[in-house]
Amino acid sequence: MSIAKTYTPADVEAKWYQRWQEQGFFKAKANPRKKPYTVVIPPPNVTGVLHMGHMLNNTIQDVLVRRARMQGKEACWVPGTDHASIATEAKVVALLKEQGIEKKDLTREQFLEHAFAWKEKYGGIILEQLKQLGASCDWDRTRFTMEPELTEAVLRVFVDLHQKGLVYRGIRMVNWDPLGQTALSDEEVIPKDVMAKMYHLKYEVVSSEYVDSAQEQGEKSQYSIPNTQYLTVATSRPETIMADVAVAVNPNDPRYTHLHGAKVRIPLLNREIPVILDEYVSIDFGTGALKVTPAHDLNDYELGVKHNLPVIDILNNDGSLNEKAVLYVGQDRFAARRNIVKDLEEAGHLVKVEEYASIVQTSERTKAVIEPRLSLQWFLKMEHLAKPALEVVENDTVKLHPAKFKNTYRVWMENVRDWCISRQLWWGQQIPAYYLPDGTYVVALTAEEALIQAREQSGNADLQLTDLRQDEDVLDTWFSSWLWPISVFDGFKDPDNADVNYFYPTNDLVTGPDILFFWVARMIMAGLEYRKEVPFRNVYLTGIVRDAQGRKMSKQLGNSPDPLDLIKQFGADGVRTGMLFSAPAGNDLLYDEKLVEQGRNFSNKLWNAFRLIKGWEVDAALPFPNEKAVEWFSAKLNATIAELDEHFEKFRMSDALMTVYKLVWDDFCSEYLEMIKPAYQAPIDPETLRLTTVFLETLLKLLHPFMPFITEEIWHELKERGPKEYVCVAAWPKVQPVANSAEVLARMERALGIVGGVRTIRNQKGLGPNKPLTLAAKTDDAQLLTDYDGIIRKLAALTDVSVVTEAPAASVGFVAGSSEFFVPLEGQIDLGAEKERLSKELEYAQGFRDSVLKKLANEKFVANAKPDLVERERQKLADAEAKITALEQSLAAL
RNA sequence: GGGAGAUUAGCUCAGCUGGUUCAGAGCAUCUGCCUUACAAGCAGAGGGUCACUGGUUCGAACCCAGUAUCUCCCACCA
Repeated sequence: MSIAKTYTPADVEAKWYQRWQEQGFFKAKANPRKKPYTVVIPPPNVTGVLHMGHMLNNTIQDVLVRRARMQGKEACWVPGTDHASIATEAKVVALLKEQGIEKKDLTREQFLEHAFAWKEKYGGIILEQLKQLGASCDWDRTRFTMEPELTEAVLRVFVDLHQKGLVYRGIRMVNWDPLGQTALSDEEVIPKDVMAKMYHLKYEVVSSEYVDSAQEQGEKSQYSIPNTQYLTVATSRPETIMADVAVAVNPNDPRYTHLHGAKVRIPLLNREIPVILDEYVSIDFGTGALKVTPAHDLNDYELGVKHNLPVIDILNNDGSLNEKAVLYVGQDRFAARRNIVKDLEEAGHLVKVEEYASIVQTSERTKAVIEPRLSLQWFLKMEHLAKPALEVVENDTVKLHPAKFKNTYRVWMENVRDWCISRQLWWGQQIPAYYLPDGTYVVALTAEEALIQAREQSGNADLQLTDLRQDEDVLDTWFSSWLWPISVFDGFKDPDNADVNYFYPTNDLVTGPDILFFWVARMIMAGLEYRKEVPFRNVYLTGIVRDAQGRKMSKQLGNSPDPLDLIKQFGADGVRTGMLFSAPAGNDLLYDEKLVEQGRNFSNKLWNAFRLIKGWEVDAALPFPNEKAVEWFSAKLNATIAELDEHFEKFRMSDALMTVYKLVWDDFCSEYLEMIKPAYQAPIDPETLRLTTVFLETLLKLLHPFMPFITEEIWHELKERGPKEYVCVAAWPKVQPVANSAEVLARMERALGIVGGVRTIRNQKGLGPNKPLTLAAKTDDAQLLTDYDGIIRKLAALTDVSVVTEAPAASVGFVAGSSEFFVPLEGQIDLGAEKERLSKELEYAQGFRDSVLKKLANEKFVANAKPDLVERERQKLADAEAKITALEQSLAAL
């Protein structure tokens, strides 16, 4: 038979994925005899494509799910997509524009038709891509946040929250995205550091009550005496002066006491506005005078309310100036700014321009600069929902991994503000509020129900459906995704159905910290509000995938590899393990192709271990010579399984992978297989083959969650399997205690230490790996040499191992444990070098002994330290002294 | 401006309640090897004042205080 020397993933991956699906391994059904294990996918944007972040995130989920499945749980991973209202609508608008169609020329229905067509065409590509990664989702459960059932869930919740008095409508200063032309929630706004310009503008003072009080106290003032004819204000937004309704100064500012009660004239416009006094104004920032523009700044709005000022809104939805501005009407805000600066300068109103570091708020989705804007929006009160949601994280009912995110979570929850849930878009769930002709409104699940309510509310029994007008706005996307863990099991339509009762609460959620508030926190709120139970127990927060230089991956930089290309090149298993090698929870992953290369190499290593075993011929007559090797590997394997389980419990995925990686590569391949490997083309005894096959099968099981494809391939190539016998559903190995495990491991470690010593000498002396050598040991543990004789001779390529009392002449030595070993080497001995080596060794041992002595001589140590610790120190001292004696003798013998 | 976390080998990170294994792992580097499972490999080696300064303790990478640097989160100074 011949097996390919290198593993070629492309040949087998699609095959196994299909088989698993045919077998229905990924399907989950409520099964009272099994424990449920549930994960809901963070639904990717329906029109999105797979990027590296998805790869990391979904690999982690798949590892968790596959392991749970093998542990005999009813593993249920629910896939699906998100309608992503702003992002998708923006994409559709852009696409239509390319076709020469403007959104404003379409009706809502026509637009939605286009949007759904787009969704049908491109939607769900990402889910197909996930299959190539090996994601073991229950595809029959695939959901979409805007499908009819989930939309109904959203509407039900809206109606319910409205009935509870938690949803309200109000005029508030909201974050307006002039590009998306919609309001955004506070969480969708990203502050960006910029260098901005501060314009100092002169406003002419026009007051009859002018009193020059500043002049009198001028000498005492730390501030320069202002121009009495003008008041200078500092602003970063000169184009909004047309919306000014006042100029505010601090009442305690001595520079401006003469202006108390005065009026000033807006430049260019010449409209008069009052000077108001408010301690909100900082004396030492800017000029100490603040222009008040209630329509376009939150603080100004609050000042306006406090001082009873009018509101002048000079902006259109798209960020251009409207006729209320009088000047620059129709120009975009930034164009208007450029123009007005020029005009102000010409008119002599521009005193100076300063550069200063500032922050602009931008839209997370469209990147547009946010315009604070007063508008009528729907809000959800958060206080009632946030309180219990904070509590369950504080008391670890929901555990965040890593736990440091608890702090972030707490701060946000304690300061949470009401959630603006309306969006001025079409792609999404239209708000089920219906306006009556009299301007009042009702909220109901359907138009028909709304009509009944409306008739009652208005006392007008003749109202018709056509008299009602439904709110134009849709709900924030997150208003559907916060219900996801419940809605995917139809928990709103049918709150007592078998699925939701069985699979909810889910177990683990894997997502990025960037949506901790958007999504995670709100799911916890919804879960507690609607099921009285948290939606999940553990939240694993991944990092961001960056490039090797730590930059975020982006299309512009071109530093983001195509995940599907990577899978083609390195295999899904290689990519999965590559991503996981260096991805502790919460840490950013610096992606480097070397990582997936390492993953690919690991696949190949495993493949070749299989090739070796598969290639052996059996001779039934041979005795079993590998008791020590088998005993040791059993112990090692079981110790490692325990370690692995612990890593999983703590969600240390990288550590878990590294643990199996080393078990396979170092312990199994480098040590165990080398110990039992028959000579070239020699047959193997049946018992060793049987046991080794079992070992390999166990390793395949441990590896399967990480590397599903290659493990399944080898599983089936290794021997004939029953029709349902897949590693995918094999039982996860349990720790089986091995007698004297610690001692077995320790003794083999010492034996391997001897092997290492001989190999080091081979390397140092340039002897090559196979030159026959002998070994002489000065040791008080001759039994070790007897027990491990075969292993030591084989791995170190020795023809003979003997016990001696004196160092043989002309030999090179090394120390392992407290014993000394010698390799006789005719004519290759450098006496000087040997002396130097021994002296160094001796010096180190003496230093070590002295430090232990010092410790033991310290009365306080002996008195305060734990007794067994002191005992150990005494043992260390004895060992060190024995070693020193041996070294001194050897040195004297030279 | 407020808060949280971090700083350990060239890189990415472990290091649990201070005390065997306390200075580790993987990758990278260097030196030998095409030794018939694997050169996508084998064998071996060299890398660190545990950010800095003090303190507590018999004993500190670990506890405390301060300093520096970095990251993240929150925040309305025009």
